[in-house]
Amino acid sequence: MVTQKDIAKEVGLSQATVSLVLQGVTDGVIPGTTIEKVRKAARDLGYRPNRVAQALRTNKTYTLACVVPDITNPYYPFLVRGFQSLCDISGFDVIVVNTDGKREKELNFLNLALQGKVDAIFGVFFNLFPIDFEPLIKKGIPAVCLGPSTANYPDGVDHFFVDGSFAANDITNYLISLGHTKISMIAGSGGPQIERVDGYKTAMVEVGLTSSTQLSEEFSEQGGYDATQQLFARGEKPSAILAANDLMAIGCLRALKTLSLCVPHDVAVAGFDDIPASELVTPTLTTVRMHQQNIGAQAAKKILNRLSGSESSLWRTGPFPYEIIQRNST
Amino acid sequence: MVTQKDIAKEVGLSQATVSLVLQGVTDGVIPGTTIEKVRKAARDLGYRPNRVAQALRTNKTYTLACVVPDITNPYYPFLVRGFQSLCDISGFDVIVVNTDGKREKELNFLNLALQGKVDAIFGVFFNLFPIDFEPLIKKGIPAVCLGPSTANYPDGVDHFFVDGSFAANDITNYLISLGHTKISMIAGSGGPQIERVDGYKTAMVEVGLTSSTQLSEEFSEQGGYDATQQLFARGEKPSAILAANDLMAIGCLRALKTLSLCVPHDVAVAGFDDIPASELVTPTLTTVRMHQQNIGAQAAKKILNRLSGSESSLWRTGPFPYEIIQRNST
DNA sequence: AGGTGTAAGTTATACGTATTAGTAGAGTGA
DNA sequence: TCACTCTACTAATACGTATAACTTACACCT
Repeated sequence: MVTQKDIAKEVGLSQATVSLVLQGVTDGVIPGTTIEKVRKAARDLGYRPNRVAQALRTNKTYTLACVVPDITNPYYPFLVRGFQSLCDISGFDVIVVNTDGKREKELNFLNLALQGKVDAIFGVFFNLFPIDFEPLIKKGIPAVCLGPSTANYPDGVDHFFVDGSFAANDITNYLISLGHTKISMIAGSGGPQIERVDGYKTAMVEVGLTSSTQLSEEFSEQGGYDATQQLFARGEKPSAILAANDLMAIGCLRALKTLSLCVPHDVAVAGFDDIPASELVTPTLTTVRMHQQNIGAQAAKKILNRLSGSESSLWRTGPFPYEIIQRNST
Repeated sequence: MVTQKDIAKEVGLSQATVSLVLQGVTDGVIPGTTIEKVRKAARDLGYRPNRVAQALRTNKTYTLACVVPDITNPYYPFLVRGFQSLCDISGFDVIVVNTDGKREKELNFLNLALQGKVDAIFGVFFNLFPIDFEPLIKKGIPAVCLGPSTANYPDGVDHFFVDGSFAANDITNYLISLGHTKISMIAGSGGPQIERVDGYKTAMVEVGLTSSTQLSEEFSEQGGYDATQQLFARGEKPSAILAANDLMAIGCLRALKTLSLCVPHDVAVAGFDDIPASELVTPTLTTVRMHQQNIGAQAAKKILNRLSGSESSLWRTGPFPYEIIQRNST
């Protein structure tokens, strides 16, 4: 490994001088000839700065953590990519980790920051309590959490939110405006879905309709399939089904096919997130677009600003905009 | 920040002793009472080892890089997750980066290892030459590259491959066995697709059929749509279309719909990769399953073995198995 | 008494860099 | 000639940890 010391020996200067030159801290104090000499030697010897040593010295790793439940869930790659896009530009690398929604893992990955492995954290957490963030806050480590608007994060961590309740309210009203009166909702348990269920329920109540919800273990395609089957097995005959996310909605479509029900003629279906697959299924899926990539980018921006000290505003950011995307399933 | 020095002061021992205790290097030399005293102090003070300092000292970062073209391409999340699954268990974190297939970025990310930021690299590279890996090899940094079987990686870097040529050959023969004689292929330019095109061509030649290929800029859904449109605009009337990957196949389905052609009745369609969406589109897509998650896991295993020195075998690993998944598009 | 052995540590150093404080020598002005 | 400034550096230290080499005090044996 070639170090600054090697360069120093090569050109007959001290390591300190080499360091100054390579950082460009030359303040007009170091003559051009010396600068060139050092740069040339660095190039010739194939010098690469040791990032770990730099990190130890400066206490900046130029690495961020991005914590998601599961990168194979199609919602998250876009969130991650959006986050990375700005990080890339600023020279930050991103450690991506999967929690599977497990509290134990979520806690574990907060440690990445506490152990100085990353400078800040962006994540989607399902099972953390405000107190879990105290060590981070005490050390002044920026953290941006994307979660339901009702989540209760302490001051000192940024809380990003989309108002899932409003969104659910809106899309329920949209279904109602299409003439549906028997609307059921299917959802997984836990996660950000609670808020969506709430929005659905209040929308129904507001217009005097009765709500009906079917929960399933997972918020996956299979979960959507199961919940739909259970719904009909229970004797419900909805004319519209609202799924807590697109994966579940797609599972719902599959279940309806096995039940010989035609979408949207017999039953209308709508979801949340606007994952790419929602445009590819038949019929194409009506859904709520959340602009994940944009949210990821905003999170990166917030973190980078906090790191550079140029951010001092409030700790809640949002609600982020959403749009109802009308397609053929309704 | 609480350091070993703080603990040492607290319990009246030297930093060295604290270090020994916390690592468990007690060799029966350090009495149980001391061990407990140190551990207790560490807990009480909220000590967290500084990973950066450890990394500098031991020259091990416990971080790996995973380099993919684009995490939002549905092929890659599974590869990444498979890779991470084993890394997690061994306590390695994974930096995920996107190259967009650009040589410049691919080179850039090799630097992560040269700068000591990661211990090893796993990646899919489109535009690197053997010589680009020389610095890595010289430093003895493990690298696993997933690429076409024809790629030419130097000894010293692991070359993982699926035989895309065989796979393309097989699925072409499958289409032929269904009675198709006019089979066209659509593909993006660059990347691992060349091999698939080759396999298709040789399969056609072997049975005396003429091949016809339509290239497009991107290997995306839009690329598949465009290529299909161009194919028909050119006057070709294939009875089957083989797409270089599932995204393109799905774009192809969309294009055929606008051309009022029915799949599989008028035109059969097949793809590669078995991304989740291929089971969700209508008709469901016949494709070649590549077991990305398994490949990712194998890559992690190889890297971890190389890092622990328990791997000395050959540098080529594969071909990995694939399967033709018959669905409704053929 | 002298030597050996062992328990329980400590001292010192290194990893590669950034940064502060300092210094030798040349030049300038009065 | 002396004080002063400026140029072009260098010396020293710190970041937090790991680890090889050393030390001390005591017990035991012959």
